[in-house]
Amino acid sequence: MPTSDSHASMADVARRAGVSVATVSRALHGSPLVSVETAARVTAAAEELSFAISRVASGLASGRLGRIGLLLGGPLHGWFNGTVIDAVHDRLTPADVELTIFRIRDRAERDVFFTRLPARRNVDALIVASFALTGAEHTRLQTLGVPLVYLNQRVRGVPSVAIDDVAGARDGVRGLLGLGHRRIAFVRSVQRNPGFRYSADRRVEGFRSAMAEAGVAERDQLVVDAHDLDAGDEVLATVLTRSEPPTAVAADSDELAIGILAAVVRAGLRAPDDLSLLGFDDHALAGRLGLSTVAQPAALTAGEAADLALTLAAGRVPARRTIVVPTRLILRRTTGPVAPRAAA
Amino acid sequence: MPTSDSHASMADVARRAGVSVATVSRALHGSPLVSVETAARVTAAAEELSFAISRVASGLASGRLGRIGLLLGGPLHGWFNGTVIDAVHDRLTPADVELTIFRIRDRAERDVFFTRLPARRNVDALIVASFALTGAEHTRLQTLGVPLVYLNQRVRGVPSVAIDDVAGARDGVRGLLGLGHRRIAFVRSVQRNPGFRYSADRRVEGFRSAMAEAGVAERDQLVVDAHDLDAGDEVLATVLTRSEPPTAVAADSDELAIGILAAVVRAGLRAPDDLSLLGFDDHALAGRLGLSTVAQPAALTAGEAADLALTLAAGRVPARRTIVVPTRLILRRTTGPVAPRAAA
DNA sequence: CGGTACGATGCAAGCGCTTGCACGTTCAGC
DNA sequence: GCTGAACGTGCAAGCGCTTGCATCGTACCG
Repeated sequence: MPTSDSHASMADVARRAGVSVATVSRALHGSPLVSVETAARVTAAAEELSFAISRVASGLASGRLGRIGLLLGGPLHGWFNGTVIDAVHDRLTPADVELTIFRIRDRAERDVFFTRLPARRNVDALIVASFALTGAEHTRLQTLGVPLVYLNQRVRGVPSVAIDDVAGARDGVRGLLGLGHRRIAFVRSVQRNPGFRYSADRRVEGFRSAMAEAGVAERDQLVVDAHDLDAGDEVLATVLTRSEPPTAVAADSDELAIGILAAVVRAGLRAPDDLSLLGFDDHALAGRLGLSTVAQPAALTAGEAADLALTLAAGRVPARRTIVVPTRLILRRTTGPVAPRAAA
Repeated sequence: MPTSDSHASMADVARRAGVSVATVSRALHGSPLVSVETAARVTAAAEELSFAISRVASGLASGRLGRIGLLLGGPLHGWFNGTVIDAVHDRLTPADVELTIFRIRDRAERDVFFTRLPARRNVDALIVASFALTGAEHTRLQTLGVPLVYLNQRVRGVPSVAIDDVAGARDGVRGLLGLGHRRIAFVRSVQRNPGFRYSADRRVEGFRSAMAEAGVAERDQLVVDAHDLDAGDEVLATVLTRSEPPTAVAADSDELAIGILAAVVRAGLRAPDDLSLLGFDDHALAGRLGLSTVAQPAALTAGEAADLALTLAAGRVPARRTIVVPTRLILRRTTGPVAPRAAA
């Protein structure tokens, strides 16, 4: 009988099964040292008492916490972060490892995080999702004393899983070039809190590279900054009021592209007839809206990162410490050949 | 000096500050029993060693884990769940409480969760976010032995924070009625995994109530099921091929409404000229797309739930155990008066 | 100037597990 | 039948904190 009010402890299970606490522990962990019959008896007793191992006690005794941390910047309700949490959680669950979220909202929280290191002694591994760490921060993280896995950020010597932002953007822009577009604008989202978006600049780089490849002079490579995901109208105006307006716009994220798409519709224009539009990510809504995009398999990337973290947390050596996940250009209904600028 | 390889422990800090471990503990927790000078010395020593209290040891000794669980159904990358995670995390951080995510994907995971109770002895409180629990599941959760807070689900006797789905939908439909619409269709999303969406049926109820109020017979209250968030085209076809097609469509979520909006545009129609469209939620993209909607302040709701959980976890008695958060009808550009069915 | 009270600190007993080691049993091999 | 594996189980020492209680000064009171 468990002590009336509180939870059943391992001692309660042991008593009920008529064995020692040590045996209960071993049985519940599936140790081969325990005979099948005993194990069965223990399992039954545990079930009857609704016993669940206390992770806290287990962690203290074993040194393994059974918990992996996920460090994220920016809002968690965006498509990318949400997908990452989802995918990481899914990989962790079968391994019976829990997921603790660490989120940094702004400069201040960021400083606090790296000073106080709340994850210290508290997770078996930490996944750091796409934000641009400074060298000092990176160094500081090392003192955590747990394995680190970087997600969509590559740092020499640190295990990481990432897409190739440069190549992805390059492929996307090449796609537009292949449709005959030459005047292409690239819209980059500039965050209020710098350093939280690692990918933007690299995507610009891909754009430039594709454009240069096609012989477009650097001064004709139009890059527009969007200071807000809602800046669709603004961006559209900036772009269309040029003397020679672009025939295609590529945005560094779908969320941004969707805003621009809405602005296009609102302006009484049509994509792709009046303007081709390309996003980046393959946001859940992109397909629904027919938005062409450079798809990044975020769930896959995050899943790989989780696997890597699990491997490292267990003290095993991963097969590969650096994984690059491919992107894929998906042309839907917002992109088309440049020519037929007749419709209205 | 901390033991070379491993982390500094409280003993290391104690040694460095020239006090006992007990004093370090008290000092670091801001106990008034410690003199200011000693406290300062301890804090300094801790800082020099980058010491962080081991939650695991602290939890075992004190019985307070410093961790709150969040149980979610369905995909985490959707707007609602993302917003909830965000908001809960933000309330927990100042209280120095961590957030652990429990997510249930399908029937199987659901059964495992309620059988094995992984949250047992592992969190100080559990927030259960909008999914329809069966009575048995609810009962089972009680055996967790920790305070429960329900988010967007109301169960007698359990602390909860929720919007009034019925009233929200009713207000929304009233808005459409006020614009002159009489033939209104309500689109309900039916999940593949039943029981994960608590709100859908109650929103239908609100729709019926408003329609009845306006004198529309029950058989003329058109409710359409969408089996997928991508079912926009399908839904639109179903609706428009009726002998007397509705002039307005209300969906039980913005994500669904956005899909329908896309289908409308794709069909060469226009909202609101050809069809008024109303969503529910006020998804981040709704504003960007000009979608009219019944806004639910999910961040606020989740924040309140987190506060409630913190209060209960600390053993304090909350001022209110049941909180209802108001919704608000926001009419943007996809809704309009019924009359001018002339445009093309 | 002794007694008392109080503020500051240390002692030590856990919290509920894990795990190295010791201790039977049982059984095969010789 | 005796020895030694091999197997299954229990003992007990922690893991690194928290916290009730004892202790020690010091200040204050009469």
